[in-house]
Amino acid sequence: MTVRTRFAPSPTGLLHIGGARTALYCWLESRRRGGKFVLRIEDTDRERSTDVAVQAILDAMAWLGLAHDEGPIYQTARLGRYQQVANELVAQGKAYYAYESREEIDAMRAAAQAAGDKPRYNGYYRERNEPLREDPNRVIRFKNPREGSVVFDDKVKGRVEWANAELDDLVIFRSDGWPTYNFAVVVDDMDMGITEVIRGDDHVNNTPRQINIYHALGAPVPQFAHLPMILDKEGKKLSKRTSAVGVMDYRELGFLPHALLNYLVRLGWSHGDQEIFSIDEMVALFDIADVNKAPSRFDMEKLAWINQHYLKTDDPTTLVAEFEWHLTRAGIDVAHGPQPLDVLLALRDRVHTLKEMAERARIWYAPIVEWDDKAVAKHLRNANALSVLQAARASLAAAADWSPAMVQQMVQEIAAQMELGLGKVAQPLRVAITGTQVSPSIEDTVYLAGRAEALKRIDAALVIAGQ
RNA sequence: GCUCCCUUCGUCUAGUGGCCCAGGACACUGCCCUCUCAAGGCGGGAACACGAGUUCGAGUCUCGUAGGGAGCACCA
Repeated sequence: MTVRTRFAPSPTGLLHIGGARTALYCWLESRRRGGKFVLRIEDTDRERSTDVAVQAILDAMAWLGLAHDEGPIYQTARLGRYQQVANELVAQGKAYYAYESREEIDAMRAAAQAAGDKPRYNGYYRERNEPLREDPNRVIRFKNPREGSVVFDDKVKGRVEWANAELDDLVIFRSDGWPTYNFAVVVDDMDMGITEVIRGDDHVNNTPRQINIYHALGAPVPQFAHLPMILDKEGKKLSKRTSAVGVMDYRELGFLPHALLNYLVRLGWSHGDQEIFSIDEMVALFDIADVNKAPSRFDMEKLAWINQHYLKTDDPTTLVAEFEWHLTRAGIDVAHGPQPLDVLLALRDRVHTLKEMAERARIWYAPIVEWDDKAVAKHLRNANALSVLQAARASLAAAADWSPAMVQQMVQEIAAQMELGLGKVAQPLRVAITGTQVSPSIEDTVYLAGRAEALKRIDAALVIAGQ
């Protein structure tokens, strides 16, 4: 039997980090085992589902590179099928109509809780066999077994056992004519031949009742794997209030999709001491059965480290497009200034994100807006600065070519001629070009400015140094 | 309240009864390198929640305690 996994988000918001990891694991598991990955949109909640959210999820999946083999399949397109299956269940006496109002059910739950039990339905209509009638409160409830227990071997949680006495007769069809989640997933997973259900562990408690529905339908029960939650830095539930939660927020923050994927695959899973995984390695090595049971915290600093790793080791030409996206976003006009590829090369092991890289690139695309006082005081207004800058200006103006190597050689020559350390030459030049005392190597810093702009800035610095 | 689940350095984790007075990574930190900042190299501090038990021997097995989480919807 071929392995089939599915990712089934409900389009009520962004694709968040937890969902992205679930999708990754589903994708990885299907890839490694030569199976299929199905994308299903669970949009039966007509109140909260939106087309915008559907598109946001699709965009995020595409950015991450998690391509589905089938779908997207929309649950709203399958209403007839759910009705058909529910009717069969009723006809077979495995489900029944119930007519309680919300108030009556609330009272029922309150009574159960007062008796020290968990709030649940008391099964009033279970054996009444009342004739079908029109009623605004009419729902269909599943006849859950009352005896025995449900046992399943979860691939990450291990063996889970649940007494049927703990379960009540859940609603499978609402009074508004739409199926409920617990019913629709089972029908879908059955129809789509899903063999591995990988999802968040907030669903563990739903699994026993879903298994009972599989049994009632005479369908094979898939394997389950329930993933622990991803918490924020404080160990609390991830929320917009405290952290970036949407996958696309991470794009804006300057992270690479591969870095996010690599971080996510290591969150709750490992392969010995290995930290860095190419996509192919993930596919070859990942096994859902090796995922940890405990929840883990999201650590932005480790993500940043991984991101920098890819920034400095990936083929730079594959990174340029994403870098230009960030430059544009930072309001930088790439048409006037150095090649983005050269800038990327100069900055890639000095920053953790592309966003930071774009911000630091500004110095070569736009004029100096503000001189750093300390930098000026320390490196421009000292005994040697004036003569160093004059020598550099003359040399740069006369240079036969314009390259980092030329700048490098010039700096060394001036240092030798004036009997100064390299720092005494490079720092005044750096401040002249950037207005600050921090930038990439002096040869890159000057080279990237371009000859005309470099001379212009040195002239301006000469004025300041002479004051 | 009830049911289920979880617990190794600050964080992510290795560890499937002796190889562990617990290994790696991020973060922190010392030194080296050095034109600044990084990157890189070499070091350092830092954890088996607690208590019983099983065993010659327990981070690893059992039970309990404490702490944390999830679910108990006509939401997914």
